[in-house]
Amino acid sequence: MSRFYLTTPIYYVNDVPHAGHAYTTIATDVLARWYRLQGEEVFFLTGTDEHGTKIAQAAAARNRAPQEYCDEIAAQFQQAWKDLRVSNDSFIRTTAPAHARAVQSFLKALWEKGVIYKARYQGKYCVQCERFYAEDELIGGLCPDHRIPPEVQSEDNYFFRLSDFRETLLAAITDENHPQHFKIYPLARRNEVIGKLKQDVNDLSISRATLSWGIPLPWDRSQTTYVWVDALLNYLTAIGYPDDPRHVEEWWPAQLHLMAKDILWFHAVIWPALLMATEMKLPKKIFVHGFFTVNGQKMSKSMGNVIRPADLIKEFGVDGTRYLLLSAFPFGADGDFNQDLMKTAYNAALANDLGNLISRSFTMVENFCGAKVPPPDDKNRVTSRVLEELKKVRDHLERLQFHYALAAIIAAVERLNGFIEEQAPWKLAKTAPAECQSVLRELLACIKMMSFYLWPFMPDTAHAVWKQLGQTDDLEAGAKRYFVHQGPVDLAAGQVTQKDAPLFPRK
RNA sequence: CGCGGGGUGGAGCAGCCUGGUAGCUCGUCGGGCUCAUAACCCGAAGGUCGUAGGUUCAAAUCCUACCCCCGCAACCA
Repeated sequence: MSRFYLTTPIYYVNDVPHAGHAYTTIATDVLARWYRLQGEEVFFLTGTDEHGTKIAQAAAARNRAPQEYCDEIAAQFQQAWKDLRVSNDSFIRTTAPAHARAVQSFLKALWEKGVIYKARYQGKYCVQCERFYAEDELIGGLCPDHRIPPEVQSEDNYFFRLSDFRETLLAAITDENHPQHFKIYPLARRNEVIGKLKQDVNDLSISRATLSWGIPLPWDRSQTTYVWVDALLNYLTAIGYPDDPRHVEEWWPAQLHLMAKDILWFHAVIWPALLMATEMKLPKKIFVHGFFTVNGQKMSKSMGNVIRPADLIKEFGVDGTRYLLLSAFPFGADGDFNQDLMKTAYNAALANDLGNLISRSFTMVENFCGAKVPPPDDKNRVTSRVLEELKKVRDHLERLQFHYALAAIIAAVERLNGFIEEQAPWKLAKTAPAECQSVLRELLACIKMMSFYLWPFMPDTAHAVWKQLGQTDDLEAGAKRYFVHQGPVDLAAGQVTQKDAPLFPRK
């Protein structure tokens, strides 16, 4: 038994949940569910990032108080995850009072370590945006958003000596024997970070004088904590830092942070540096996935092509959505979601292969076995071939290759469809009834075994199959016994099966 | 010299790190089956792996140059 703490990023509440958020979150959920079945103690964290100028602006634009606005959007995220069967153990919000206190406590620790200094920051400031822009962010010297020339302004900020950690970070990333070694995947992303670290690292301004919607610095309340520092600390504050050191001790360091590639630098450099500065352990692994386009175009509000999780659920169901998002392209790479291809994939893998397998199987058990599970006879005509595919799921998930893991499950389904074809139970029913029973018995046992593997990816489907098998006990407990204790797929003879409507109606 | 991703049979992709018969899904064609969601199963056709060089006994895979597409400003995983 070991502990497995894994996280999604906390999502910025300037927008309601979209398919991108769902992508990261579902992927993390699959892992959380998988490791729970393997007997690990899992803590799965997600949440919302609620401070910053943009949030204040978004609230103002809707004529709402910031907190009220945040409450509303945060609720939408929680609802979306509930709808998608996301099994997070906790949901952190950065406007929670406990988080704010914990952030201040961490900042105080930094301050006492002497890694913070005050300096005058001068930069180009867009009055409309109420923020500074770096030179290379400007387009033709103008604010990219408002197309107006920024003013040169300066303010006093507190800086974190990020540059002091450059060497140690490089060593921690590249040297497997380094005491603070952590991994970044895929390797291309790791190389990117290494490349940047080798160039130059500036100290990080961790406070703002002009921002009000945020957490005040404990030693200078005229300054507000930079939102990224505020946000990153969620991974610690959510497990009880600093008030519950025991709980922190139990769960920290995180085994895995998942995220999209845009926020890699914050997680691979700034976050570890902050932890080093306070002499805390570093997360073990960072996995970065890509961005996707929709029908070849970038998903954007202005294009009007933003996909909402609810739309996908409406079209393909919860499990259809979970399957389609994770199977569309390799996790880690950029990819495209094409409506037509999604429909094709849904029909091929879920309706024709998996759904139809379940449907035809239970119809035959009803017709040829009186809707009862036949007695076991230890025949292995297809079981080992099915298992051969299913066992690949483990390796693929270790590497976060969700699309391969799902492909392995579908391959198992195809083997069962082939088995049915080759045995032709409908013929055996007439010529050799005992043999027919035996074949269907093996089929059902394989289906039960498959439901164990299905559960992390498509929990509703797994339960639906479970129910059709006539199982009355707990699926998760059964799956855990199977995985942890290498228990048998004990399927009681005589159990009454319950054929139900197609799992995945064709589109 | 800003950074990065990609160009593989009709479509969408994997393989490239760790060179050695080019794989998957869909589509097409032919056959089988009838338990099943006009679903399932078997077989076939179809690719000089963007271009040009190089390294090698051997390159989709390594190196160099070039061409083309797409992200990297905003909402945003």
